[in-house]
Amino acid sequence: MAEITIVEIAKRCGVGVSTVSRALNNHTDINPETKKRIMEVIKETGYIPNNSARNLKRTDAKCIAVLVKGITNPFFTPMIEIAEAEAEERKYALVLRHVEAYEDEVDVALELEKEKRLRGIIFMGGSSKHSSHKLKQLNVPVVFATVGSDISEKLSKNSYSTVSVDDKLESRKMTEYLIGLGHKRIAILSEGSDKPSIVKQRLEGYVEALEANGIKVDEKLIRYVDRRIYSMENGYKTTKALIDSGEEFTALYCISDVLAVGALRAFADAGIRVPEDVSVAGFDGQDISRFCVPRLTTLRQPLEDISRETMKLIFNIIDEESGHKHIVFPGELIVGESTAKR
Amino acid sequence: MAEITIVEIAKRCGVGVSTVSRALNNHTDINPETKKRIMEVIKETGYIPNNSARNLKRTDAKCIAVLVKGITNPFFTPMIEIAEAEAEERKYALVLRHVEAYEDEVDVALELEKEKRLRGIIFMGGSSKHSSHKLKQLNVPVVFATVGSDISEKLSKNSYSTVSVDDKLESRKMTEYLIGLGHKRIAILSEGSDKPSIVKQRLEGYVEALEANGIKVDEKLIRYVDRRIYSMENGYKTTKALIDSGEEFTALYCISDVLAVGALRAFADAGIRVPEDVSVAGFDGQDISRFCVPRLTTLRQPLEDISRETMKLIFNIIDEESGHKHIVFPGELIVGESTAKR
DNA sequence: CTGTTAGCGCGTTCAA
DNA sequence: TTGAACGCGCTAACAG
Repeated sequence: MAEITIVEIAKRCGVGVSTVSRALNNHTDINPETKKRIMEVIKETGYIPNNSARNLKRTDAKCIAVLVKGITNPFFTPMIEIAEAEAEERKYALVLRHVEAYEDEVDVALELEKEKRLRGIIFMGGSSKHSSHKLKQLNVPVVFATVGSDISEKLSKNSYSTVSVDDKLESRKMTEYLIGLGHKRIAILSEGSDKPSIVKQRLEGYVEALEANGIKVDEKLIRYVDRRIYSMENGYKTTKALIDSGEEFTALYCISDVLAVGALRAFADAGIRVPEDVSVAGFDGQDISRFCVPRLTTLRQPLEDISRETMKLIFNIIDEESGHKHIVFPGELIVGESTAKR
Repeated sequence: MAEITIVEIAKRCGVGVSTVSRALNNHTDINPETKKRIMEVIKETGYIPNNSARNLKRTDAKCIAVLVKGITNPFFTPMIEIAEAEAEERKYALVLRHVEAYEDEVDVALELEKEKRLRGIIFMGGSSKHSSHKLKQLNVPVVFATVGSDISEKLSKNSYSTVSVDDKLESRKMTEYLIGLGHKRIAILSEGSDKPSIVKQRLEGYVEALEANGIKVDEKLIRYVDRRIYSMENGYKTTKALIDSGEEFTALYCISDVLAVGALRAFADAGIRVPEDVSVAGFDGQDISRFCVPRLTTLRQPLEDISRETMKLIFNIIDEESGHKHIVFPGELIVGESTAKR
């Protein structure tokens, strides 16, 4: 089937291609009747403009890109929804792209910027360190959402924004809460990778809290899940291994709620009661933390606020009403039913 | 900053643009040394080819699109992962696009087909009915994954494929399992929308099972969640309303696991024991069903098989080794801890 | 093996 | 208000 193009439409209407183009792009300088006739033919023929060709030419195009590391991660769902709503309100198109675990999100952004006419780029999740070299090549404002403020050592903080919680601090808060309950042998489920990441910071917060409270860090209580930190299966397996190891502990702090849910199940299977025998804490404050049995004690990230602020910020920067900023939201310790005094 | 193009690279290397193009696209008819030199310059300059321009020209481009209704839904995660792996193995690029709830997935596909050079389109989720008119405009093979076989009344079944479970049948299976346990007052959590959908079919299966077993369908036991069927909150609220209504029932069947998790929490809050006081069943067989407490009785969809078969099928159709097919996988009733004899 | 050149489909001049 | 012509950046065909 021969692809139908703008030329074909122009022919059928007996007008020039530019007139069709004008009709398509809601230009004002066109006779309403001509436009109406053209639109009718377009509908009849089912003609759809080729976006690649448009992107090639177009200069304006209000479009911002959201790059999500692991878009299938439910963690970002509420953030994405808000971002979409805010973009729509501003009449901006939103390109949502997921980034594979093995891909470099900045590379993807670079490519996207060439392909579309972007006005701004938002990164959700992903690495907390990036090469200043690459980052500099991005010609439009960049905001990191949920990723802390030390993205690049070399790059001036004036050249990018961040909106997030202070992961290390919040993690320390959670650990100190557990310590406050009287726990001394606190195990942690973290991630094995040694790439700099949010997760790394949470682990650091844990270590800091212990040390600040005169509790010796026991390597045997630090357990690393295999790759994915948003897998219940991983939480289950790693917790089971911890239990089977015979290591003594009275609390388990998981650096994600999803891991914690797996942990709860592992304890249930082992006949270990939560919180009577062991306390379990999560991190993130995802939906599941409010609906699992028992409810999880967790550290809620204000994702809605983060997302809303991110959008506001990027629009402000685009409109040059503001420079780059680094906004830190406080997390909220939510005490559920999964932790108790020792 | 002046965008750097292929012409610029050609100049700097002292070669023609087509040579650069050849280097870029891994053509064989190019001197390895020339290629090496070009690639070096490309790296130095940070040049990135413009995808829009490429799409405009390229004729081959092995690319298939996956359109997911509600990509943030964890339900599709395992399917997407498999699809990506299979595509990579075949050296196909995979374009993943999420479709908003209010968008028509076929419209999005139409647009995408114009923009990229697609070889095939896969729909995951979404409506189970589509206008034959629009569907016909898609020039490449279309496969619906997880959506049953009656996509369009007018369209020949030879013009599209489906890979799914028989939602009505499996739903009936689950309902009959509950009936077999001795339950007669079986409530159901379904979706309110009256658009034809998978969910609708599950509700029909429930009704069929009751009627086939001489149990009168009680409208008061059919509860509709507000919009999203993958929201624990919705499951919780709707179950709570059901409990508060004082309606008597001994089992609750939720048409998604996520709803069921919310239901479990609602019962826990009401001091109603599962499964001693009431049985709870889900549908889908998502991860959470294996990790919640108690484990859910659910109807597992073989998502991995569905996804793998979908990919195999679409490649076969593209290679003209096969025509369109309608593959139905059996679901698997997984008996958890959430259901018991009445 | 390489360079030149003709479009891909569209938006945007510019002149009418 | 409209149409003709140009070129966005690239790939592919062709000629060398």
